[in-house]
Amino acid sequence: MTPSPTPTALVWFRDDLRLRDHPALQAALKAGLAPVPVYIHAPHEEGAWAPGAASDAWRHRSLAALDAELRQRGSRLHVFAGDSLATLASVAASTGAAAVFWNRRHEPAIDQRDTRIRRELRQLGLRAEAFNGSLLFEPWQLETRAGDPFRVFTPFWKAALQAWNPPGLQPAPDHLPTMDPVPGEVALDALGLQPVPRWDNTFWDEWIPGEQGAALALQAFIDSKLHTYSEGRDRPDRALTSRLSPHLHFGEIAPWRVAAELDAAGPPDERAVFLRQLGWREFAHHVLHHFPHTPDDNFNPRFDDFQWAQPDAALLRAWQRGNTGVPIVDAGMRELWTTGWMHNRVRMIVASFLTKNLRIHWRHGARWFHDTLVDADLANNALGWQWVAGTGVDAAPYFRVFNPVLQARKFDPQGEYIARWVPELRGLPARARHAPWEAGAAGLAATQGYPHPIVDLGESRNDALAAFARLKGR
DNA sequence: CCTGGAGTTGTCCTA
DNA sequence: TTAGGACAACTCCAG
Repeated sequence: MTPSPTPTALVWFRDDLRLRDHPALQAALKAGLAPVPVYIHAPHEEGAWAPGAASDAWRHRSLAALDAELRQRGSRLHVFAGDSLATLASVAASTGAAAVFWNRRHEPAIDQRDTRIRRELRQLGLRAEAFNGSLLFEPWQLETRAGDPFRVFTPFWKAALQAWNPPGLQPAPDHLPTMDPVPGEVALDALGLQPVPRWDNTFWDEWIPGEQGAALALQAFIDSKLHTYSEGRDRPDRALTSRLSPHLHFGEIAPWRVAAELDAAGPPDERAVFLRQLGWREFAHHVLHHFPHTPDDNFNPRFDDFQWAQPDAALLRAWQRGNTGVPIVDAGMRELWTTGWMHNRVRMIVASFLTKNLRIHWRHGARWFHDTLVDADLANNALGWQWVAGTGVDAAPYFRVFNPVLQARKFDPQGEYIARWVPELRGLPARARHAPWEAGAAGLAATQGYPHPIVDLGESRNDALAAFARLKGR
């Protein structure tokens, strides 16, 4: 093997699949070390919340995009599978690396693993350092005056805006050194990230994974959606949200670049509303860091005694596959199944339906979302589900039960979103699409076997409120 | 330590 | 048809 002309540093890519604004990569370059881009497939190290199938499908394409970007610059991605620490140590040895740099991930299991890896690498005599690559604020950076973690969003975000100091923007390097193959490398295709059979084909009409796709999504948002964002974001029948969530999850774009490009565009009040959504992402990571059990357990222990419905696989299955007979719910669940994504307003509606009308534990919903969303993110998922269920930090009050018919009439007034995802209802007039059971015999005849609601909305709402009331007495 | 204002995204009933 | 209050207190957080 030819020795490299300059000492090298491993740049360990994880959920930071980009070349711009990449602190770990910049650190290597700044130290005068030749970066060796490394990716290690090690799902067994991620505990109970290893990436789901949709997430893997996205990751495959995002890694391929990153590899292409690297090749354009003379480098490439070195892919491995197996134990992360052992791989880093052996790749460092075979490339003569002096250092290993990476950007932090904040999931509890990963955080623990990485702390151990850093210690071990240092004991091997390597420089090992982690950087912030994914957040505007590290989870420990903001605290209340009393020195506690925030439990309420608004004061958290106020403190964030006060402390606002995002990093400057860094272009991607023009050129990167070429490396010889490293022993133990495998092909990206060998990782098994792509589904078999290829049920993900329907995803890619909607998405372009990778740094370029992220930049395009941001540009499209700024050009044509930002100016009506505060209203438009609630309309699943229009594509007026940013659709940046998977790009942000995989670190194909840095949040501070999103914020910076936003700064140069759009009405200030619309910008602020969107920025607040980035704020929720920050808040979710803050909460997960300080309360690491919240992906699995109620944040509010009062709910530990709550009487969820008896497990019913058929009901859960009907929800998962969009066969509940409640049109807006089924539309959302089918959109998720078909595209790996669901509009945020509809996420709230289907989550409320699962946890309140079906009274199924939020954990089952969180698990399904984790496995099926291309933007599956432990922090956001835990916060969102506990928020809807009423068990979480700064959560919705328990008596807030979404009425899926009213929600559909309000946010999908013509029933266009429903018609797109529930073809059985296309033959009905708009108003009947929201609640086909009210359409009478003629209407029902046109619904082509679409099921009757699996639960009575009014009755189940009252049952949920009663269950909550029983909790109060304890 | 005390005080007071505030808290992402709703729904239903009543007047 | 529409507007207002109830729903349930509780806890967070700043001053």
